[in-house]
Amino acid sequence: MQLLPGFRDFYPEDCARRNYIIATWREVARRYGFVEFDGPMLEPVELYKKKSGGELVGQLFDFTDKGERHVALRPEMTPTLARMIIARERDFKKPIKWFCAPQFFRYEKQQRGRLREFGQLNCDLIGESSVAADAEMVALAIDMLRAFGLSGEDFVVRVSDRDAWKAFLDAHGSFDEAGLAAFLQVVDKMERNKPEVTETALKAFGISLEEVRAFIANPGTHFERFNALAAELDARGLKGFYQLDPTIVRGLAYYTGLVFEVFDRKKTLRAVAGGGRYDNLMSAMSDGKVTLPAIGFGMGDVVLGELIDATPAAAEKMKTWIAQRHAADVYIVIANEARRVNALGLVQQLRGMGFRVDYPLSAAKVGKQFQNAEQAGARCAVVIGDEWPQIKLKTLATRDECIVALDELPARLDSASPGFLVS
RNA sequence: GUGGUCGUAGCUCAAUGGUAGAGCUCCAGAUUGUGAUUCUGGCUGUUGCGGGUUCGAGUCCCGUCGAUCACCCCA
Repeated sequence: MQLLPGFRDFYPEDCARRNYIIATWREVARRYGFVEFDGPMLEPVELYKKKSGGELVGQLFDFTDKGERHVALRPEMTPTLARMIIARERDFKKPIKWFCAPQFFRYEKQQRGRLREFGQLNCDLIGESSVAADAEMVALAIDMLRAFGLSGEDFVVRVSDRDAWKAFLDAHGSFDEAGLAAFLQVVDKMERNKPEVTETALKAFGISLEEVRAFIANPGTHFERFNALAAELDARGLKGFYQLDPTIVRGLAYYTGLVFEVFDRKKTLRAVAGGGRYDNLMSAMSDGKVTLPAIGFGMGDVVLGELIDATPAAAEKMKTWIAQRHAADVYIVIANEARRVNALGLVQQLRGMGFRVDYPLSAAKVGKQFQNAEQAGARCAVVIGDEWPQIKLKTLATRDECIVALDELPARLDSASPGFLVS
């Protein structure tokens, strides 16, 4: 049996990685005062059609259920979030700061950094339109990555502003929203396409490639919002983690102002995170009943995992976290099978105290048991045998061992400290 | 969705069209109350799947499934 293309099995080592990533996301999001929410994994297809106008439907993981409902596995969180906010908008103090880190799905041919099933952090700040909110979100994205042991040497946030491009376009003629979206598509692809291709595409707007290049080369006067954002980020000591990059516009139509994407400095991976302002989405999805400005970003687990692997300091940090979390505290060595009943009592007692305890389920040689203790990452071994009612306590790292009375054992173990063995 | 490359043991990979192999891992023993190293022994294959060419196919051809890279797209 093969697994479905683009889906993953999570063996314990994979699960540990995912747990580490999600736990770190949670910790940093909470540091910023964000609270966790979640929604259904399956939604009516209409939810996604309403927002995107059907363009994305081809990439939806959709099917018809037994009740003849056309449903889709969620490809992103924003529509669900918008529905939830709109339904109970008055119940929440503004600004609303929510995050979630669930699984998403899309039906696309998989390739490096992109699967059909993936985990993604979503952070959204709703009900605040100031540049302070923009700065808060960019700072959050930066601190998220720093929490993984990544530095300004490893990644950079490229920031842009769709409003600046809108002003640029307005100066060259009269265009509707669709025109702006089409124009931004051209800008988005400039970096990848040949100049002639861009030149041709720009003719539809009566704009020359030179004009666009001149705008990008001298953006200072057009990106006032960015300058205010930069001042806020510098005040936090985050200079060096971001840069203005007018060519970043993001693919989605609903972005309105600030947009940003996070890339690895070596530029060998696809975007690690991306987001921006979507001030009109709540209104559009509620037919004007709810009007709330919003800004959010997403961060995928697949690319982030690749960046961590490619960055020694980050990889080491992850390894340490996983090792600490999975190691046993105590391994009970049963040297004399006649004492197994006593060992079981001790196992239960220590587990009741909160220690992570392992022991052999069937008779095994002492040497084998110590080997198992080592592999379990146990910090100490308790040998139960002919010394009973005394036991032998051994610190595995130092190989020191001593004989102690059974009642003394709990006092020799201190679960509060990592090096809990009291000598 | 389009195109290139690749599918051999649990993993990494060999094998001119001629008997499917090695290293690592794993398991056991050397070592019946102590972890490393070492040594010895042992397990695992419809060569992704299905056809075709051939006396003979892991090898060549076609199809298919999967992986991977690029394009498309990117929530």
